[in-house]
Amino acid sequence: MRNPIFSVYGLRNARHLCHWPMRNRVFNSGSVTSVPFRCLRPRSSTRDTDLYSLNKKISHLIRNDRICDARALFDSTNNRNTVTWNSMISGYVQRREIAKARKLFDELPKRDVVSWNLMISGYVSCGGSRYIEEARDLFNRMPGRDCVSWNTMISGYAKNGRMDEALRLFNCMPERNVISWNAMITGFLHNGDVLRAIEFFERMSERDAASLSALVSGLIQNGELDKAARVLTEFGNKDEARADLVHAYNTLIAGYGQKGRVEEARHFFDQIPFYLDRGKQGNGKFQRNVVSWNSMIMCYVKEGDIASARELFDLTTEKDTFSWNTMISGYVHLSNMEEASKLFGEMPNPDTLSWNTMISGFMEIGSLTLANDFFERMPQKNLVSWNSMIAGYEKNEDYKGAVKLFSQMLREGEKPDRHTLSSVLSVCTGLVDLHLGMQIHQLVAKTVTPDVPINNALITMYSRCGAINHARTIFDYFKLQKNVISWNAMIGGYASHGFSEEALEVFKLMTRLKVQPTYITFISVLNACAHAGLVEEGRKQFKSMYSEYGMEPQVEHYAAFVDIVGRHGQLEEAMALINTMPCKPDRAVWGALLGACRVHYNAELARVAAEALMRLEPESSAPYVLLYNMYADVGQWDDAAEVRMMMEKNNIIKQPAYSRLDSSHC
DNA sequence: GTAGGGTTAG
Repeated sequence: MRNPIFSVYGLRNARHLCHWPMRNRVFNSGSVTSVPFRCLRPRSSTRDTDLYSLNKKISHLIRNDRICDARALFDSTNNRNTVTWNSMISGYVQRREIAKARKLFDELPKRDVVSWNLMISGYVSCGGSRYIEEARDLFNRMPGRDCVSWNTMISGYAKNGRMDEALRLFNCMPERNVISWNAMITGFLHNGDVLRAIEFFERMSERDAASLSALVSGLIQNGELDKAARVLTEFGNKDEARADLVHAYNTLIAGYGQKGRVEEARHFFDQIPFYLDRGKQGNGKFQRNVVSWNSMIMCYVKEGDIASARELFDLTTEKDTFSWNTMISGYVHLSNMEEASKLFGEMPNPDTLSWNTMISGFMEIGSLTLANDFFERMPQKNLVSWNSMIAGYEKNEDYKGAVKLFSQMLREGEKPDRHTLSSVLSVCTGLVDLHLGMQIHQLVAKTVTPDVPINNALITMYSRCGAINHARTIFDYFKLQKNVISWNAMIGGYASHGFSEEALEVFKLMTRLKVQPTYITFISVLNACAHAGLVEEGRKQFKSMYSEYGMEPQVEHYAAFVDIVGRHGQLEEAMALINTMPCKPDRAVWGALLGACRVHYNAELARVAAEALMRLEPESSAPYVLLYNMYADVGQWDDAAEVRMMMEKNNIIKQPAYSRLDSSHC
């Protein structure tokens, strides 16, 4: 079994086979009037042959995402049967165009059980309680229910967290099959009821590979890795679930991988027999497949253990596109673009994902040119390709390039999604372009339902562009869709625009609502205190960082605190703080002291601060200029002249527009 | 043409 596709098809075929006896049963009971099998095989009459090929064409078009063409074909003829209608309904259901599906269903002259089931599954897959009621309504009204109808309803209730209703249906359905049981197990696990899932699994008289797979993966989703491992070890050895057991193993390997428990993943990987005699009954499919290898390689890649990943990759003959992509992304995450490029070059058929991975890797190391080159050479771009490019330009601060790409994207008819839009909002923030930002906001409102990251990008954009009231409107509007970043953005926005009172007011609200602040919150809070000259408030907040939240103040907080006490004229205290702080003072710290010295005419400490700055940034003219002006202000012309001479001696050229040295970056 | 379970990027 070299190709994983085969195993998938094998499974699908097996499923279809399961339907035959079931369908026959329903059919024989006379509850269904149409003839569901009529078009499965061409008959002698041309009319039937035409119908058969029409239905085949329609489902082919739907499979290839060409629903409009399918509909045109559907509309072009009157020679349709129920299968034709059902295929069309199924196409709409798959694309979640439930209204269109329903319209066809209502117009359908002769509905069979599949038509009803399709509509029910359509409503179920839309999710939400409104749709589940609609599904239930159809279920109640339909003339003859089969096992599929019951199972669809059960899984619908399970997905919506209504296990009570699912259980009621399960208990009163006339005939249950293995899928009914599996749906219940999945449902319990989906709703965190591990015990009942296991109980149902144990009560089943007949289990298949999916039963065990569902239990194992559900347990893993509930964080019960070890229980999953035990279940697999215990039931995996029973014959009934022997075939395709490898799926459950693969799930477990991936589960351990996600938790960083690579050793255990490897343990189970090693337990899957490498090779088994295919002639032996029952064991034929129980061996590692390409997914097993890929899952294990993935574990190593996630851990950053690229050597072990590579070892397996080189060892296995079962490689597919997935394996190559996983290896490449491993190198990309370690910024080893040389090795990534080498593998990419050796890869037989790179797909869009491979190209995208390479692009994001080049972006990560700042190679805009190479990223661009790959982007232009790739045969098939998708939304992720565009998003990676735009996000890359934004992260590398080439905002103009990002905007150019974005408009090119729109011109080529690609529809932006939340990823695109939040990148572009960051671009607007970078450009401080309120006009563009508002246009993107319009687009956001039209195309996506707002979520936390999008709202945060909007708040940041508006506040950075000076429209702080817009930012506040959004902040207030989305009461529940907020996280600590939203709070930080709002507080920081106020603080950086000098609205200290508002910044502190929002901070107080935040603490009242028990939102845990981060160290970024305190940078803004302390800066707000500095701007407003609130010495005691600043002192209190600085102290509370450690005493109330257990946070060790970092260099940025010291800088802000030096600013606070320094502005107030307590220069000695500021100096003492610098001398005792646990981290190395940076330019912001010394800059705050120097600024304070200038305001309060303390030439002595100003010199200390300026010299420290000169050591930190030998090319910068700012400390020289500040010191010079300071000496000039107090009339120490000799010292001023000395500074000027030092500047000339050290080849310092005065740069214009270098006004601020404090730490108010938020 | 309909119901349940497995590994990848922005």
